[in-house]
Amino acid sequence: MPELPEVETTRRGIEPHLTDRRITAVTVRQPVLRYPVTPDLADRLCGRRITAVRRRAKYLLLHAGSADALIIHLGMSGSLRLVSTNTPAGKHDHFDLVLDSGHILRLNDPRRFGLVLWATAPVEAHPLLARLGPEPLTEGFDGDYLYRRSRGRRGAVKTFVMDSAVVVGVGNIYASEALHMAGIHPSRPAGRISLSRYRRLATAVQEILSRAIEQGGTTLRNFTNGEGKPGYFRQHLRVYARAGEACPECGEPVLARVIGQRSSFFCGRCQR
DNA sequence: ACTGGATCCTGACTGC
DNA sequence: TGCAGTCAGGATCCAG
Repeated sequence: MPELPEVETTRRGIEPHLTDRRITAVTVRQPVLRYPVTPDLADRLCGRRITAVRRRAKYLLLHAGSADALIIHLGMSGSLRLVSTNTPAGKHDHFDLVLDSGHILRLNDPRRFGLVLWATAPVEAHPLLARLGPEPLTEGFDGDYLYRRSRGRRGAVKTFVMDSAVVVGVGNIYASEALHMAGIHPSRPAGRISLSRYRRLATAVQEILSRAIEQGGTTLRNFTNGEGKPGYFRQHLRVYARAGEACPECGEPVLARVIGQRSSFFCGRCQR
């Protein structure tokens, strides 16, 4: 479900409801997620106030008065919602953070590819975070960087930009969209693309992600922003999930093809 | 160091 | 209606 815009949308949605609130209880209904939920979370969190809600890549980081953090990842199907304390838990509601405001931060994740883990400071050194590439919307990410990192790589450029060791947050939807905007064929070997084209790609990635965040993310099935509202970027998708429809640039039918085990959408005429 | 493939899990949808 | 098969917004691990 969530790529960077959806996770950032979630972060923005929940942050004002969490900051300065005291945690009164922690409920784990299903400890078997991608990794086992850290035991004893209640001991670490109860009675403490939430001081920051950060994001790194697609990971949400909740701080409660220290540099240690609770890491939450939504996987493919996860979502976080704020509900009132008396809301009964439904199917796949695996984790609750009960607040003194009368609200609960509730994690729902049907496929259970998400995770809830405690990370001691420095959080950046946690194994899940240590090897991540730069954030696409901050300094350190540009076409020169992509060009440098791509030399010698023979795999498809789409797989390359989705590699979180290269740049974080670019998932299957926005990879297709950014490559279309940049006019680059998704199957082209990453190491055989010029610097000027990587500059276009870097700009495209940033534009697509920024616009998607402005629209509250993309809702394909059931993504919501923490207050139960969907994202509105779906209508702006130009090629993703539009196989057979006319390319908005040239009118040729959009093609679908599996690249790196992921479905990919592109225009065979605009993208070379 | 890079690459392709298998893998975790449930639900929605398609075609018979 | 039922059932089997396919696919899904992620990311790690493994063998080669």
